[in-house]
Amino acid sequence: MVLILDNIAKIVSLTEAEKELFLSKIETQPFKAKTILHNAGEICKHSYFVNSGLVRSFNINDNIVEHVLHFACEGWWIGDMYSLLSQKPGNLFIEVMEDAEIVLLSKENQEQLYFEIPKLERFFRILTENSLVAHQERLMDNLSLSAEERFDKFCKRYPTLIQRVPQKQIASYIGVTPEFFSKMKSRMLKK
Amino acid sequence: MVLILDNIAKIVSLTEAEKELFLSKIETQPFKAKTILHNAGEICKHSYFVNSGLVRSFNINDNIVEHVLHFACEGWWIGDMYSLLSQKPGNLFIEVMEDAEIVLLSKENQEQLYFEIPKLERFFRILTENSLVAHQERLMDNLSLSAEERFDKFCKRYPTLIQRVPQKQIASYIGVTPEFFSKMKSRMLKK
DNA sequence: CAACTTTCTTAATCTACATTAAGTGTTCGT
DNA sequence: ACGAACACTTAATGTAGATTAAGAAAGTTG
Repeated sequence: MVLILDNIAKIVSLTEAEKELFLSKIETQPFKAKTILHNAGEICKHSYFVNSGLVRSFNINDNIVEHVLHFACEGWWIGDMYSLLSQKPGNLFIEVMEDAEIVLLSKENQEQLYFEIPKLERFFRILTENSLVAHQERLMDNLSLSAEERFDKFCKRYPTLIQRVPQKQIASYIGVTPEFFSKMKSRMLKK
Repeated sequence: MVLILDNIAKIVSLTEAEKELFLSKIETQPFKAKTILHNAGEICKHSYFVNSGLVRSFNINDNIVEHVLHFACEGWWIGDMYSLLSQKPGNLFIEVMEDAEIVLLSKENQEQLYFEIPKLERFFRILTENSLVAHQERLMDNLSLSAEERFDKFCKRYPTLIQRVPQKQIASYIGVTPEFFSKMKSRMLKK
């Protein structure tokens, strides 16, 4: 059972030969918690797919404050899209939060695969479309909802993450300080 | 000269026959300012490409407050991605702000074109990737920058829009009230 | 061009959330 | 098992930006 093939199969169906070809282009590696897969300021060479464990992407602004862009657990893709596409230094760090097994797909191999298996271009198109829709919604939520409402949505959308992710990182994801988040949480419990 | 072909040519190159085929699948129409191209609650059937004029997408939350997701002027695509992809009712309105000429590409035709001209699937993949990167950056900006900084970025990125878009809509785009925006602007001028 | 609507401004007041600081668990490496 | 990071809490104070309200400009329409 290869999780990433299941992930693809949800959107496009590959022949056995295509699966073989695809598998020959990827590399699977274990990583310890706290490993940095990609550093801000560097050029991103891979897309990452999480087989097991937990990974996040975040940036750090001038004030040494982290902002979480994304969490990824089993069955999710993660990367620094900007850097990967432009091949310029990005702003994101990608860090392993729990010991993980991760599939690496290099940019070159990904582009080769687009030619060799056009269905994979479709797969990544659809993946990107879904990600775009999710980002648009999150953006609108940040413009129009209160911190409490954003937290509610987070809980509904990622129920399994709440147990696994340190609270301060959830705070960062929804866009408040850990102190305010703590206060808000106890306020919400009282209801 | 067909603007939308230039737009495509920046990313993939089509043969004359492919251009013909593509043109046969689209429809170009004039619209008056204030026309609503797509209403929240309805299912979006088209992608829109702006030949001339100005268009915006926005939602309206419970409090009757509008939030601008996107502006599109000459050479830009716009739509309700969520509704278009899921074929479910969306939250976005799409409104013509200045008399416009707009290219309509129906969802069915778009999907047919993916089969008939795989290069167009590449084109839309790349378009979507770029849009995703832009949304990720805007999201991080909303999490980490002040209103003033977000306005600075808006000015640098969309210098031509500043003259054309009512100030209250820019306020909405960067995520502040028109009143605060007005105050902030006069404060910035004093420097 | 007058009546109306919409946009922009100014100013007072209010509040959601940030900042600072201090204290209390918890985890973890050695 | 120990100290050192690290994560979470609580509370006092500060502030960016919201809200409310009113008037001035500007644009639109008959």
